[in-house]
Amino acid sequence: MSKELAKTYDPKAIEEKLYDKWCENKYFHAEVDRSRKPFTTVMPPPNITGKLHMGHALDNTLQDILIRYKRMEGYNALWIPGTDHAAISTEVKVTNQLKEEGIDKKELGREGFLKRTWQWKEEYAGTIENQLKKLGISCDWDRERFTMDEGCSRAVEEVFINLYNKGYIYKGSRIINWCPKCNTSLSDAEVEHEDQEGSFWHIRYPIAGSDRFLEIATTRPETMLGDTAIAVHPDDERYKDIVGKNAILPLVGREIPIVADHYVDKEFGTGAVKITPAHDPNDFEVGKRHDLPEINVMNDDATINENGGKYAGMDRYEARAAIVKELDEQGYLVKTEPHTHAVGTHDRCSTTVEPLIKQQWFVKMDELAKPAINALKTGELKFVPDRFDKIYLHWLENIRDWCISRQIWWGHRIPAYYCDECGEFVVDRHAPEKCPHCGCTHFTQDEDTLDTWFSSALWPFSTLGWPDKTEDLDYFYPTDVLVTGYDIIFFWVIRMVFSGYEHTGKSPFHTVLIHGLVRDPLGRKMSKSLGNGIDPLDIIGKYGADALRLTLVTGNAPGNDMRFYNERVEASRNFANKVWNASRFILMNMKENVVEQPDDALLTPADRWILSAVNTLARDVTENMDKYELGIAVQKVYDFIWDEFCDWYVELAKYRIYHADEDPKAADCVLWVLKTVLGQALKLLHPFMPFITEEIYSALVPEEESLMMSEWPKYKENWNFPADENVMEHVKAITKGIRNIRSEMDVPNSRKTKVYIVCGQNELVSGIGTVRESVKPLMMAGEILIQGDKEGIADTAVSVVVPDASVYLPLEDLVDLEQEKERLAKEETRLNKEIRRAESMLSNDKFVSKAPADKVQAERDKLEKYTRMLEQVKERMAGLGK
RNA sequence: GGGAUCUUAGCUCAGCUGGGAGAGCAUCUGCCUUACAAGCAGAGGGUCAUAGGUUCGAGCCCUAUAGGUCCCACCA
Repeated sequence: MSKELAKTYDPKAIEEKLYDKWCENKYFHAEVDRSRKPFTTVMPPPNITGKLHMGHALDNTLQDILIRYKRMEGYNALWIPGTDHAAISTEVKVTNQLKEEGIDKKELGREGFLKRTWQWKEEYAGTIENQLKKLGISCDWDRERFTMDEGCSRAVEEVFINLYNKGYIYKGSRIINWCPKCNTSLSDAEVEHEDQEGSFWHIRYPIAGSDRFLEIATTRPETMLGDTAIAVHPDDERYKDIVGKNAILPLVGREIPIVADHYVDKEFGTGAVKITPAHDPNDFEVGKRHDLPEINVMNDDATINENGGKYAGMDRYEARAAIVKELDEQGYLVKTEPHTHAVGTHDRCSTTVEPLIKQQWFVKMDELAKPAINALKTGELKFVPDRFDKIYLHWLENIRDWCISRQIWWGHRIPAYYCDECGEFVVDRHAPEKCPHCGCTHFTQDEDTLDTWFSSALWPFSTLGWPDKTEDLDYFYPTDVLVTGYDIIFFWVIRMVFSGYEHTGKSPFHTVLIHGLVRDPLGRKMSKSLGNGIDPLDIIGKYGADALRLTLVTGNAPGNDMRFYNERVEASRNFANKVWNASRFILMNMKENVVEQPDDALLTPADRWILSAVNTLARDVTENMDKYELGIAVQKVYDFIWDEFCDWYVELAKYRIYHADEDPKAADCVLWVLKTVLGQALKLLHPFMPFITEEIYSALVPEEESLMMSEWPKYKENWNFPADENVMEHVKAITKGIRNIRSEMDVPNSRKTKVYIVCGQNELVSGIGTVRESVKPLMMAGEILIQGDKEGIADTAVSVVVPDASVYLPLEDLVDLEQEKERLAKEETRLNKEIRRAESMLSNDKFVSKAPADKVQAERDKLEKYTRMLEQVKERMAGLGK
């Protein structure tokens, strides 16, 4: 920042330059340093599927605020960045890209496809890194990681082998969610349920050996091809006599048993349910209980397979229509009702998933979940805000085994090796020399890869060197805070916590700071399909990174969604400009840059007031930061800088600056205060707006290396000046009163008046007297006379009543006496109301006896204050009445 | 079906452990006052969704109701 400054703040001119400087000086880099306490956080790794969106900007802004704050507080602050390979999502993207080039993924083969995907990764990881840098975030780029890099992959193998050896990972044939489009299994968390309009088909099945029928209702008639039973409730009187008999499956002709099971709801549908163990998770369970055969009638692409007889080869929906038609023709269809029901869809491609029985790898969850549940109860882990406790606990307490194998190529390949001879497998880092079962020496690795969250679950420790016992791990782990959106608590947070306990014995962090979604101006989720996404880079280009950051953190409580619109960014940009200009004013006047601390005797009440105010601010803001109330913290800094510092103190400072020739010492003194208070304020603002604050600070305090590496302000007892705060509160009240009246009476600013301040309190008189000249322009006063009585004040003067003083403005010709009386009458009414209020509270014995002493005293003080003011008003009215 | 959350100024939202309702934007009135018109000064505008309860005292705590949003869930 040079002395010749532009009138408006231009972020482009400084952001890149400063970021480069920070990087060159390794300010973001952290090394083990046993003499200091670490503060560690890991970045939720963005998916390499594309560019960053506003949610990433929010997530990373919050982390950067915390990490910059802690760094300034003296912690050895480490923030590890990285990206996630995002298995299925990326595979889908690359597959589509290939398709556009007319290439089929299968032609390319596994190896070719992976090569291509690594190219994709390089490109997008680079884009993401650049975007993050534009935001100004201070993560340690030397430690940037990727979930599929060597270290993370080693951690994944280690974990898989450990869990397998402990019996937590098993391979089994179970019913899983299958995406027929992506051709892979999915975990429960990846299935989204959405209500769809469907039909409820009532079908009658003949009962074998009789002429009776049993009516069932289904939303998926095509699965009847795989029916192996009908279930009714054991207590259902309607069906008691037929339990144990067989029904004949229409169209197919197979005889299937009628069983009794508590799963059935008597009240729903017909009270009889067709059981298809191979295509429904509930039916699967019922099938297990009754030892029913499982008949899979579907191929991986959701067409009917050879078990479907003449329907084989049809798509599932084609088959549904054909079956319904035929049932109807043959008289089995009783009726069709419209019915809305929840359909599971794949969260990445929105295709309706099929429950299918398949051989997959699973993690047994019940034991692993226990320490994660306990973590909240012991306080080792906490959510901010704590309402997310329930969501976390509910999920963990109802957790089912985690299907971790995926039938895709992009990801960590499962470290299981099958003997080419006997088919038995071995779980290890490498294929064994010899098969322990048959002695064969040829093996084939499992074709499947792992769920993408399997590797991100290890992120807090795999990025610090685990499974090796590294110094980094020992020093920086467990990390401190994890910042993330509520939408990935299930996917990620929970899995990190139980993985942390299982593999390191500790919770990977003590606090999870949850934020909400960034929505569009209409409150809709930003999405590609709606085209309502706002690119963070566009906003940064237009308004600057600081403005974007301030917008994302202002007026938002943890865990709540926010709407993003340009007017808010403009307001932030305006604030940046305000800070810029106030600083410009101060720097312009600090001719030599060297400003010595003045003798205390030179400090005026205004100086001590603003020092006191910034001191209190530092204490309050620190408190808010420690409670993760970042929005409140920045609001306080904003208000201080704009309302207190700029609108009052800088204005008050002008007199001494402009009269430096007459009193250079006073000018130096006020410049020191300006510089000092601005410096403190810049520090407090820095975590939120790093660029502009660093730029100004480097000009303001050139002897210091960097604001971001400077010390966070601490509350100082010797900067506590309550008496001066009192004086300045009066000055402000008087000034506002005068402005108010002048505005009401349309007095032009150019017309200066005399201002009489009548006050009996010596401290106030001398305090106000000291700042008299500084205050004159603010009061638009030609002269300020401070006196003990009304001597020499015209009866027609307009008056302003403040608690310990009366102020008179002789406005002569402008005064309308009737109007003035009216104004005073209004004031009298107001004061009477206040007095009655205080009196009624104080006459309430219960209030006086039960309320805290300081609250009672506060009411007494108010009563006294308003009584005095009322006396002044009455006296004034009496004077006017003459 | 279960749970969470929201309902505060025209709009978007803050309001931390209960102690006289706030901000930004918008509106209205004056001002280009030598840091800033992306600014300065002033003003208007709220039965804090509704009904009860606890309390000396409720926007804040409890209960119910209405409406909105979201999450979870195996009623075919």
